[in-house]
Amino acid sequence: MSLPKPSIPKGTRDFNPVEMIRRNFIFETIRNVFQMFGYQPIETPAMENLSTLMGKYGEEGDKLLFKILNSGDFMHAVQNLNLKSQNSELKSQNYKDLTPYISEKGLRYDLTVPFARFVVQHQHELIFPFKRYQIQPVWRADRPQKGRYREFFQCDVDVVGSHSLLYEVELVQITDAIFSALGIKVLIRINNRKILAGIADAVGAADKLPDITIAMDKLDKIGLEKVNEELIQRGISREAVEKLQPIFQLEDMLKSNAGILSDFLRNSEIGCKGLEEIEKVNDFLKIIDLNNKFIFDIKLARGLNYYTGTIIEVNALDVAIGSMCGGGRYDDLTGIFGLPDMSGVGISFGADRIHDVMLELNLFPSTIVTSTRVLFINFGADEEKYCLNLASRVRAAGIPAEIYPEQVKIKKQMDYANRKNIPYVVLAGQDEIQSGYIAVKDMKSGEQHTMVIDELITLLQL
RNA sequence: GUGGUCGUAGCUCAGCUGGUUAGAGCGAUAGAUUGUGGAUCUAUAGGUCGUGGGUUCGAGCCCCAUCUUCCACCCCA
Repeated sequence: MSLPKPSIPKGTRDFNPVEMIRRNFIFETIRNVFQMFGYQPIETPAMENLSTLMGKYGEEGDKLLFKILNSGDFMHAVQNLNLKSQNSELKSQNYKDLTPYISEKGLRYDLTVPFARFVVQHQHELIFPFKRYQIQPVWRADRPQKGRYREFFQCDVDVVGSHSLLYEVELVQITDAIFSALGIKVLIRINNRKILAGIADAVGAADKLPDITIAMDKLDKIGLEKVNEELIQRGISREAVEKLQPIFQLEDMLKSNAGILSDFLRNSEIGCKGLEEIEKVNDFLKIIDLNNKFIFDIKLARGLNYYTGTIIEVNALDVAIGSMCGGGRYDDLTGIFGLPDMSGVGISFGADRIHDVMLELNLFPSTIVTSTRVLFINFGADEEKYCLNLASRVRAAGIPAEIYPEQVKIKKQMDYANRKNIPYVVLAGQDEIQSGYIAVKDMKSGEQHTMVIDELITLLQL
């Protein structure tokens, strides 16, 4: 009779101590930068009312939401529904129709929508422009792949209550600062939804904007010909596709052949507005020094449909993994919760992908793995008591220390110190208790010195 | 959600066209060394071969289902 092996749901992970130390290093780096720009932390619940989440991420997003089954007799509602619908033809067992009756809560899909809900709910307590950051897990019922998990951590910074393009620039600065601090080389891509709308406008396919952007986004991936095929398949006319060709050729829309774009958008009001915005952002960016490359990339689309202005995405230069970071401006996200005219802009860092990239490129500093600095060897009952006191004094000086819990062979205790990467071991037996000195062994060099406890503390405080 | 792929000891893997009691390296534990670690040597433990069915005299190997992994699509951090 063997129990089934314990396991965790698909796409989720346990984090062991080493991984946690690395992840915390990432979180702390990100948090420090956020705070440097004046953002303040908030948290929201893991679960939201399903009505808060549904319809915010497009049809695809609704499918990827984890829905929580109502507690108690959820079938009751279904039975009532069946009774009522017996005469009507709502006999369909369609799960989509059933969902609202059996599930009223869902796990959050991102941090932006719950934040919008938060802003509306707490609008009278907040100081605007409200700058907040939020580091929490999100859940998506996606099919897992490399760098794609069903539970993953996002680190969001957003500011709501201002249309200022200074914030767009601030987000680029934050992004640059974070990836510089972590040592990851990235390409920051910037575009503007209004320009994309203007392009669709200019080729007479304003209603096909989502189709055009989705296809354009794939230019780097599948190439020009396939994109053109897909456009036609998505119902864009041949003339329109023909007109789009010069746009597809643009490397950086604000460099060399920038005239192409402004000509193209001349008759589109929204397009001109977008170009104006992005030029202004560019003017700001010229003033500050960035470590990483950035490009005004017309091909950048981004799927979330609440973006209305600037959009940003960041990719690692040295690892093939999805984007590590993405965001943009949304003019009316709080509108759906009853607070109109509250423009926001924000960006989200994917902690798990950043972790995977850093691991692959060996970017974690070796210094972050140490925890305990001194191990007191256990020689027996009297010595234990003696060490208990010494260890307390070491800790009081801010140095992490531990005492081996059993009197076992020194070899075994030393081995424990080695495996936990503890740099110093203290040997205090009867002789040492008598003399008041302790033997301190440097586990790296193997050297051993006799000293008093205060000398050890001084040594470790260096 | 669609199509494909992987799964053998704690880890990395071997295992012939189905044929006795399924192997290696590393790791673990114990000892050589009862106050001195990393090396070496010796010994020991550890697997219902992801799970459940089926075919067969016989299945780690073949078939079906299911879970998991990774990949492509979709979409995205």
